[in-house]
Amino acid sequence: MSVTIADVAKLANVGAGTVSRVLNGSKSVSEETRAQVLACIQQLGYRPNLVARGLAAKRTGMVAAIIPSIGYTQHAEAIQGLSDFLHEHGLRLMIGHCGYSAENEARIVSDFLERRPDAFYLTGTSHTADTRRMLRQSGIPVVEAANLTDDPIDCVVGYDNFDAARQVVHLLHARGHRNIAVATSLHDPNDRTAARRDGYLAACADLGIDMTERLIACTNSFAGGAAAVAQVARLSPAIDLLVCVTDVIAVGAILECQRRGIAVPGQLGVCGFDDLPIAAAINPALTTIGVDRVGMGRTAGQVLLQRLGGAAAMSGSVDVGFDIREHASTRSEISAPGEGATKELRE
Amino acid sequence: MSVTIADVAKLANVGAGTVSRVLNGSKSVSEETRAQVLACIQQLGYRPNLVARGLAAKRTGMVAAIIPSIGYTQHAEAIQGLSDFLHEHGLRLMIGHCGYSAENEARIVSDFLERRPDAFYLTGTSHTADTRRMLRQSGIPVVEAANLTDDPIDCVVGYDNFDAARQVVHLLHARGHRNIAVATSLHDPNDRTAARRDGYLAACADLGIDMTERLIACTNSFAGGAAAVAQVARLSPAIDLLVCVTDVIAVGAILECQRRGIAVPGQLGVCGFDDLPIAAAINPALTTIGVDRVGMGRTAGQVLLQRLGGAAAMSGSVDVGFDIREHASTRSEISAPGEGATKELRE
DNA sequence: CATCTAAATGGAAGCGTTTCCATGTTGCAA
DNA sequence: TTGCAACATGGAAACGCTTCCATTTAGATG
Repeated sequence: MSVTIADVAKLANVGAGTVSRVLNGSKSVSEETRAQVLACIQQLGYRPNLVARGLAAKRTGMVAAIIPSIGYTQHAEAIQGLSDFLHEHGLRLMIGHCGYSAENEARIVSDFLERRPDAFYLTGTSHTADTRRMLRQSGIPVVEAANLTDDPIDCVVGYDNFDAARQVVHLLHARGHRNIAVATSLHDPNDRTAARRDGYLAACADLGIDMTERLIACTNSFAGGAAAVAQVARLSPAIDLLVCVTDVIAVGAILECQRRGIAVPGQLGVCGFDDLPIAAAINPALTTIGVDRVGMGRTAGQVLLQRLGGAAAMSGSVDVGFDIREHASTRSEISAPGEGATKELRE
Repeated sequence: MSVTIADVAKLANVGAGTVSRVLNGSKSVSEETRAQVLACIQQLGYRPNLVARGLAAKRTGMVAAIIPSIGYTQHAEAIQGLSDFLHEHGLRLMIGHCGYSAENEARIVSDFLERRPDAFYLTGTSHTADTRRMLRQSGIPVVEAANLTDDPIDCVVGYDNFDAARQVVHLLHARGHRNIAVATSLHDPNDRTAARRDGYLAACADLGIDMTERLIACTNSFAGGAAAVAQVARLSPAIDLLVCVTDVIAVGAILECQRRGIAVPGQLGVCGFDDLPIAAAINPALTTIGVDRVGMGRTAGQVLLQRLGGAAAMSGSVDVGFDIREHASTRSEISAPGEGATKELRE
């Protein structure tokens, strides 16, 4: 059917092994032979069959990745970084999405392992015991991303969701916000949003703020943010800061405030988490916590590549950090002007 | 190393072929033997090696997909639908992103073909000659999605961007909008946005509207939409409708109108394309054109599966249609209330 | 000049499946 | 009872590559 190594070998009058050596850049091939073989490859239009190579070499050059949802910007961006990096190093990506279910994740892991990937990328740090067992047993490098943990399956590349959330509440408290409510994701909860929620609550506890009735559960959607505002509006004494576990919720909240005529941040400050593009575009610009997600994906790729190179001893944990970005949606003593997209547009 | 078919065969006292037959659900295996083999598989924890199967069977069970950008909701949603459907049928996805470059796409196609996927998913209908040649030559099913064409590589599943754009302008003209400007994507142009732009312009030509100076190029971003409004504001006579090739541009435009105190739709109507989640959440809700992207992805999967099943004669073109969704961001005689996310939130 | 070493290469043995072919077996009709 | 399907099964030959081992050759060394 298609052209094989044997065809090339025959045409070039060399052994199949030699062609393989040329293909893989082995050192012990004479310059003359190499040129000859390369010419024949060109002439026949030979393309290696990576499936066969995978069988023979026990390396497929594939990395398996599982994210909660392909459509959600956040994880997709990390995958974009990961994919870019891997491509540059001749590795390809096999992607699955588990819809925020650890059981689905376990199923996909099991599936993917049958395809013998060289490495694995997982989102978050909470997985079923089965998942952990299968991956550990497979012996391939694994990186968990977007959070941190003391007990990774293998490596972890992420940032401290809990700490970021805690810090931002302390900061906004210093800015004068006193009556705080927390909007947390009801639907599709996960270790990241849970850590954020806990961080918010921990800070409030630090500050001696009573959070009774102030932990508001909503779906992770614009509508969820709007619903959270509806609940907040009923509380007394009046809430002056709504901290949200995601930007999506926060943006939904701001838009609802526009509809209800609630001044932001005058009456209610709003703050999010993720720094999605919309955060900088909305009025007022949203105070949020940003992470270089694309960079995180690349770093995850780097970690895997090092592990594949035999660096078993490398540090299994990389903290990529986060960045609190204060904008007009919360009070500020030093009156920070809008930045990014909104900057030049203001008059 | 790991458990192979031979191990199972030995334990079960059968031939390797028989184990394979059990694995693949072949008819000619006695119930007794099947149970026996299954028990041994269980006992040994045997997991098939799909790489070896791929070599032997000349079917890898992988589908290759290329999208412009993984992070962009639109394409990611189609991939989600495709991925779901394929998973249900035992197929897995291999994803690459080409950054809106046909040359990159060609490179990725070439790469991916070495991995012998069973089928290919491409975004859009404009590709390099090389891409077309390689795919045709490979002989595997190919589906192009998100647009339509008379000359597909193999199959196409999409909707008529041109026609949708044309229709919406006619509709909004009927609603009373007369001075129309078009905001089109400057950065990352592609066959879909180009078709939309051409559809808008065609409708304007139909209606005898002079578009001189009214075709505004901007980046496909919120900031781009804002910049478009800045340009529109300078035009005279005053523009009363800005039609945008994407929702992202349209939302950026609406937010800029908020900042400038331009009433939407009173002074300027805005309409988008894609029906992203933010379209229903923003104030006023955005008139836009929606497509069931997840469904489109699923349909693409279905088409590929049929082709794999040998249905070479099936219709190579599926139009999944589109849906003009009128909301408050454009004038309406019949005063349509906001729908979707904003509905219950209004007071 | 004889020996040794390193580089270059051909060839064969896998890698773990599927699939084809040949060889039993069994049951049933004649 | 005989013969013949139809079914069940074992075994071997691919699938296209990598890699190891043995061999050859040439250059270097004593």
